Amino acid sequence: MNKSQLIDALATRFEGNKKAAAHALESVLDTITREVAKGEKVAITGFGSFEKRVREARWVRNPATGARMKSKKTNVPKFSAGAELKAIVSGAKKLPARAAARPVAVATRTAAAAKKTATKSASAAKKTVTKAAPAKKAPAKKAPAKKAPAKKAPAKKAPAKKAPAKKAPAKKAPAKKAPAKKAPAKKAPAKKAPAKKAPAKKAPAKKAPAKNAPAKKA
Amino acid sequence: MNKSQLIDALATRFEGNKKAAAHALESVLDTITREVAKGEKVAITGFGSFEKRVREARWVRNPATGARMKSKKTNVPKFSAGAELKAIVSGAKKLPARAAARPVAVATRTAAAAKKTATKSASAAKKTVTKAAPAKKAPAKKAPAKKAPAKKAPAKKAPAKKAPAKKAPAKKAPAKKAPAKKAPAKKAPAKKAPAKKAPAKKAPAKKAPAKNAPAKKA
DNA sequence: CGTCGATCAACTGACTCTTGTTCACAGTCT
DNA sequence: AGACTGTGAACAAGAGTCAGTTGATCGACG
Repeated sequence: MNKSQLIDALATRFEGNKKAAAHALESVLDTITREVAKGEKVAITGFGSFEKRVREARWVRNPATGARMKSKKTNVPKFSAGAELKAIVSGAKKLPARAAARPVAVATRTAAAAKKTATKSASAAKKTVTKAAPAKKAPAKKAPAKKAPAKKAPAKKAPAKKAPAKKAPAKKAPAKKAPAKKAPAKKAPAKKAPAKKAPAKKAPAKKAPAKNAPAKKA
Repeated sequence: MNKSQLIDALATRFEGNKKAAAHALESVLDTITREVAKGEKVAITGFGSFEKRVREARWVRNPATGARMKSKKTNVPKFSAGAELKAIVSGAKKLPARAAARPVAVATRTAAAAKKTATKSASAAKKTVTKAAPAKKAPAKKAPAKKAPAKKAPAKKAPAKKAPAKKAPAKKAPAKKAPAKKAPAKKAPAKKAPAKKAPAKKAPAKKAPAKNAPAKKA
């Protein structure tokens, strides 16, 4: 399915208006693109999250000649699917027939439509979201939501639980989002922060040697 | 950025109508989700493509206990970023100031909403406008400067002819259902052969314990 | 119709994937 | 608008999977 077909499919949710569908699609994509480009992770519950990932410089190989060359650090977009999307794609969960087919007030340009979608009309279709029965998802062993708080009491995992004082990545001061009430430094969007917790058993500085001399390990 | 914030950002493209923004977002995501769930690849030029990938059964390890267990075949969603998105995220390319500020026309339904919209849009516009850049980003073609990590192998260039170019694509028969309406037969975007390539050079013994015949069940 | 984006090849290293636990966020109710 | 509750998400760790890269070509997109 290419972009045109996607817009065509979307149009059914915009009263068949392809312009509105195209606009919606591009708005969403463009917004996500901009946010990701800014380095902001875009997390969409139930779908997944887009984020910018920093790829360190590394040695790559020209598949044609086999020559090794160093590619410098770059940023790449990364998408990780959310739990619900995975469940749906894997077939464990099914989507409702039509989540909210009726646009609330997205009447393209017809004032009449807006009039039609009076305040009360929304109450009908709007509320029903994916509140379906307790889907038994879990393709196999994956227990859905069994809390079972009782059993967790005795002897938890010995290893030191994650200390609240996380690593302090010197990345960048995360500019406060819209809601500034958040705790600072919580984010730490960096990938594997260096130094971590310094496990005594092994200290594989995996990042360090990677960039240096993959050709000659010794 | 969470979903709410994304909707808020989107609202600026829908005249501040958050409902319309939410609807647009959910429509797009839901449509993509459904298409992917059906197994149809959703390719959006310039952004990326979503597709369902079949993951073969394999032996996995429980990180806590270390026990080996067999995970059965499953489908997972996969997203691959497009060229433009990569370029933007990497900083090689800049987005135009505002793609299309004016939506087709989303009918706001009440004056109250309009008033709110106005207020919000003012603040929003303030920050967005500041980003106004000359844009006009000349199509830097496909080589936006950064793509030159190495200067063409000073002396490495292989002899007369490089690799033996293309070989006959003697892959497997395209036993694919190809639900696409207009999917060209030639394409045959079938996945990698499950059995992988079994070149004689590789010792079969090495592969044996790998995944297909993982020794014995614990 | 013109231009550009996506695909494919082989090899390798970076990254994903598993279960279980905890936390904070998201969604919904009041 | 505020608060509660459900739950998505991150972490751990080892092993295996797969994505990345250059260049040419086909087909998509405008």
